[in-house]
Amino acid sequence: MGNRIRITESPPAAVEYALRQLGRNLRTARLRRRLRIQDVADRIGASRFTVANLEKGKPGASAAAYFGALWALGLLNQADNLADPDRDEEGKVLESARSPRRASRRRRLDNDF
Amino acid sequence: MGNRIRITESPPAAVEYALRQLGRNLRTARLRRRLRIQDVADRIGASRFTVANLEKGKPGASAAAYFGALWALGLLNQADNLADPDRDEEGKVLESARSPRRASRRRRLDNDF
DNA sequence: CCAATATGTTGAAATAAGTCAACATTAAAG
DNA sequence: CTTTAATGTTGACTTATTTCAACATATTGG
Repeated sequence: MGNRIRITESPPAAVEYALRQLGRNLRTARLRRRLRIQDVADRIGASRFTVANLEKGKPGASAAAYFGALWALGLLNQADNLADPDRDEEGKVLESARSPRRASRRRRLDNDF
Repeated sequence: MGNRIRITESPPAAVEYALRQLGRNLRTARLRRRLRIQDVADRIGASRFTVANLEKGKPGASAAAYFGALWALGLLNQADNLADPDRDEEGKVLESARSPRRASRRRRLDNDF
């Protein structure tokens, strides 16, 4: 039913902040390269309105648009290690010997909110 | 008019790859923490279908959903330096003394495709 | 300053994202 | 092996995202 997802309509402060920061960074990178919003839009096949929204950190914009903007600016490589298991120290600790393919409820740690 | 944005329907290979990798990493991190797809969904206020799509690297999913999943797993901090101007060596070089607020076409470098 | 143009704003229309129900499949626990 | 539960799949439905036109604003270059 396309009900809006809560994190899109009112994200946790940390998510909102991270996206606004990313938007600001995208704008800085674009201006340094002397590109217009329209130039980035052309490169990723979006409208200038969408790119403008990315630079505002709009939560609802697609991941493809954000990653595309990074790509258009030659910055996509910085996304390569996002959530990289090798860098997930907490995850490594939590992981017991075996890596299950499904998360069983019975054995699960009580991490709940 | 809601015409689909090209980068969402058929992203550049690099973007598609980066998103698929991110999706795999999210799944690995979730399983290490013994969380069900539904657990992550609950935390970010989305359906299990959306979270499943994130783990598949679906390009059209919202940035809020991806960042929210990172947040739910305690990994959002890894997104902090995305496109950080301080780390944008190429951008630093391109930037002349002044940081313009708009990208003027006349002075612009011919970086176009 | 003036002219040119990049960016902001608004509202309407179209499409894709998100949801859900129901059922199938598959892994885990005992 | 059996039971239980997590995840996959499909299609219908709802709404947010995206687009566009038109105009306003503001910055830049000359």
